[in-house]
Amino acid sequence: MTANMPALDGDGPLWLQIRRALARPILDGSWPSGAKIPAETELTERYGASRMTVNKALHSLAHDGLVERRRRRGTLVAERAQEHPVFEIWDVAAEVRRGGADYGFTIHEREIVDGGGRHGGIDGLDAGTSLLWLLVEHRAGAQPVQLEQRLINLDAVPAARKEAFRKLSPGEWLLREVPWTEARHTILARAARGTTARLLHLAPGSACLVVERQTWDGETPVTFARLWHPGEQHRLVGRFEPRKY
Amino acid sequence: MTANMPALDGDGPLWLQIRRALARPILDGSWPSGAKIPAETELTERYGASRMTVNKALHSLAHDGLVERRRRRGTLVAERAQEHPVFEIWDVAAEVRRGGADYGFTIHEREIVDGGGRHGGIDGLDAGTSLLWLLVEHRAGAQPVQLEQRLINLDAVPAARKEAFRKLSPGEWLLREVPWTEARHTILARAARGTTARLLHLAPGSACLVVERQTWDGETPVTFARLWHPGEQHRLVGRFEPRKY
DNA sequence: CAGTGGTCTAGACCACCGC
DNA sequence: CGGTGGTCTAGACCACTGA
Repeated sequence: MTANMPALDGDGPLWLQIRRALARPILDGSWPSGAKIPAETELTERYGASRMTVNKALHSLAHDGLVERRRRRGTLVAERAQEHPVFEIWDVAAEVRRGGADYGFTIHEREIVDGGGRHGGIDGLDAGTSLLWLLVEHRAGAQPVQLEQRLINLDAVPAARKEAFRKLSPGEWLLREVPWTEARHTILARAARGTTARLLHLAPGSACLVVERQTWDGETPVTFARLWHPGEQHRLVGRFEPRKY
Repeated sequence: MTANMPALDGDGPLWLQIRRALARPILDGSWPSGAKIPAETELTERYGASRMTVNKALHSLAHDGLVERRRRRGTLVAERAQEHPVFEIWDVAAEVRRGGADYGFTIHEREIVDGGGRHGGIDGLDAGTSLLWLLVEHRAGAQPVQLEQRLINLDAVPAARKEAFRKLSPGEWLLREVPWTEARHTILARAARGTTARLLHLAPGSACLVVERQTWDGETPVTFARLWHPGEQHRLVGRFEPRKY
């Protein structure tokens, strides 16, 4: 491993560069669970940083569950390091593909609307703001796994107006193209009715797990998504430790 | 504020002591949102620690959303510092009381069972292990807000066998009495049927938000709880920032 | 422009635990 | 026993931003 250590990108604080350099191969699977990460002293030499700086990067990775650290044994890539925790942005396409199924999506509705219309608005925006409304069905093979109701703030993301979303779904496209600094998830249960039930192949009244996600870039709301999942199929998982107080 | 700064408890690493000393008045509300926390240099003197150590405590608090830090402005107690994030243990009793309502609970079933019975077992335990089964209704005023199906590992928590849960609900009692090192939440939607629907005052088939929580102390499973909430009433909220990679 | 946090260094001692 | 992470220090320079 020491032969081809990932390089720094020169962007931002040194400890974050080191964090990113180590996180990338962990998250994309190049370094499998249980793989040993070089000791602090070795990283110190490799990246020309002091031990405190290397320690801050590793401590941060451990705090977020990507690695486990034990004295003497060293720093190892954690089990479930690639798992999507509840409190992060995840994308259904990646989830389906990781499960080994074919991912596909269909855009059923696409429309420029304003925040006062029947699709509602985005929290924190005037009713007059131009929004792109999308209704997207996501499938694993032939099976619908998520129905996405999405609003995009066209003032914040003007490129979305002409984007065809041919290869990438709107969710993937936004994750890749649009910067964001904060997100909020609200999780609730609701019965599927009408179009929602029909597109998910559910009987009307079936329980769905609904995740509402709004993201901001600084103070500017970027996008709002309401993601419907058949309740019995979809589960969100979070692992955590006691608060340190 | 500087006059009556919270004292250290002398337990564990210095930076965690400082973290706890500052977290306590934030979480119990003594320091309201927006209150200013003394500057690093001042805490350095107050606690006789180096600036790096104080910085580590404050950085950790900021990472967990209890404070917000800006250059020049200083460190302020965060908005929503007392909010319950998705990925922590919360207790419905505290939630109801914070909302200003009267909290009450009723234990409808109580039984010593083994892991092979109709109530199921706890993940990671043999079918023969003795468990305490409880079915608990939680109310805000007269309104049921949560139905709790709970299993407690009596090998890990022998005191539960004779505990009457008179003043504290089982959830509160466990949080207070029993140490744990790891927890897992699984969130799903499910239709309420039979007893569940009846105790929650819902029509059969209504969508419920279900949180399953299992906790461990080291490698030992401690307790499993399945918490049912009327889907339209209960929401879980999580705020977060982009992954740093 | 001055106070605040952000970061970094070089070195130190200690605790744990696999070999 | 020795390698590893855990922690701590004293000091330094920089970046941001509100008064």
